[in-house]
Amino acid sequence: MQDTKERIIELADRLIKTRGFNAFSYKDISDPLEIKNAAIHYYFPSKADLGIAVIEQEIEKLATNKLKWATLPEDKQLQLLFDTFNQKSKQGFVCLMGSLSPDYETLPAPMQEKVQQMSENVLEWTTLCLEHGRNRDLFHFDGEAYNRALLVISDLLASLLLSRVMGSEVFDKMSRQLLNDLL
Amino acid sequence: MQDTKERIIELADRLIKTRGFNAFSYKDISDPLEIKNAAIHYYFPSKADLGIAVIEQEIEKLATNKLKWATLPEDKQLQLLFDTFNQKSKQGFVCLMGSLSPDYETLPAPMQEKVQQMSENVLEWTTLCLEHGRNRDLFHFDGEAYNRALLVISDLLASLLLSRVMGSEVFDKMSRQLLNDLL
DNA sequence: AAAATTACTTACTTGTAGGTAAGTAAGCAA
DNA sequence: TTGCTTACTTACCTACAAGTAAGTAATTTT
Repeated sequence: MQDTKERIIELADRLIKTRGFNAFSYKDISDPLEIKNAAIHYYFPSKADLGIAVIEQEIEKLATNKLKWATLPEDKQLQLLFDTFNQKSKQGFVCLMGSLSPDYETLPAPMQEKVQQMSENVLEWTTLCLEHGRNRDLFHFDGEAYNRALLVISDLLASLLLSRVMGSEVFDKMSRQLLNDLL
Repeated sequence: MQDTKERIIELADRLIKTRGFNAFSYKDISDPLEIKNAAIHYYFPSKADLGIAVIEQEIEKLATNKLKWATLPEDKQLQLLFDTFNQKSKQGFVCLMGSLSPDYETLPAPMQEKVQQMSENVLEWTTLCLEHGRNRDLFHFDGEAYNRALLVISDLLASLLLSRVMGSEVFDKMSRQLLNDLL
């Protein structure tokens, strides 16, 4: 029956990525799962606790992929990162950073820390991927790998935001151009 | 006394750019302006009406800049666009698109339309600027100007989001690298 | 068999959100 | 000077948000 807890996190994750942290309520979770709102408070005393659980899950997924992809050539690794964003795009989701960073000032401090941690992890991974890939001549770009990582992650994040507003073809155009630039 | 209306729009604009549309309330406006919440409803019957007024103001500012900058060389124009984002960065604001697009699904339909209109305007302007600038050999990039515009606007938008979370040096690093790539 | 723990529900509370109906003081218009 | 408009305020309402205290049925531990 630990199942309920995971379902709550999973739904909260979707709600954050579709509607935003401040725009969903416990009712949006308790109704579809056919539980009472107090059941959510049983597992997550405050909404911040639920938010933190969602971010931690994302950080874990990232760590898992990092390990799973570690032996692949860097261009393949980057392609797999793009694939995860493509999936989000098709589901109409934005990424967690894209959803939580605009609301950053309204988030409780412990959530802010987790968001920071998440952003550092993503940036670190992407920087190393680009740097090693360039060393092996798989990527071609000017400037420091960290700065390039900032731009790449920004483009991926914003492609999901713009796709929402301007249509899904935006994601395809952007990711194609981005890969063209790097390869 | 039409002053009050403009002050309401101005404050709403700030609140959207610092806390997000769903995270501010009429009290956040009525308290500092020392008016009652009903005074806001007098000018803007619903919160959506206020949101629309804010977006329309932004669209007008864009049109004004477009005219004001029309005679300058395209690299100067782009630099001025970057400057407006730099100002936002220093004030701790994100741009309107960066704030409203994550909440897009939760916005009332008339606001969604205005957000679309705004995004189209920005993209059109940036596309033409890049295209003409490349024709005059002021910019150097591969691919269609529209696709490049998507990437540039994405980077600017996301630079403000990431700066919030990771610190203001992120904006400088990104904008410097971005300009380096184009010039 | 008794005691404790788990996984919830029932039934609230408090706060605040957006929104409205009715009133009013000041200015302008006929 | 009477009436209309403007720019609000007063005083509400309803809905719903997050959160909590107390209870309970089922399982697990001792």
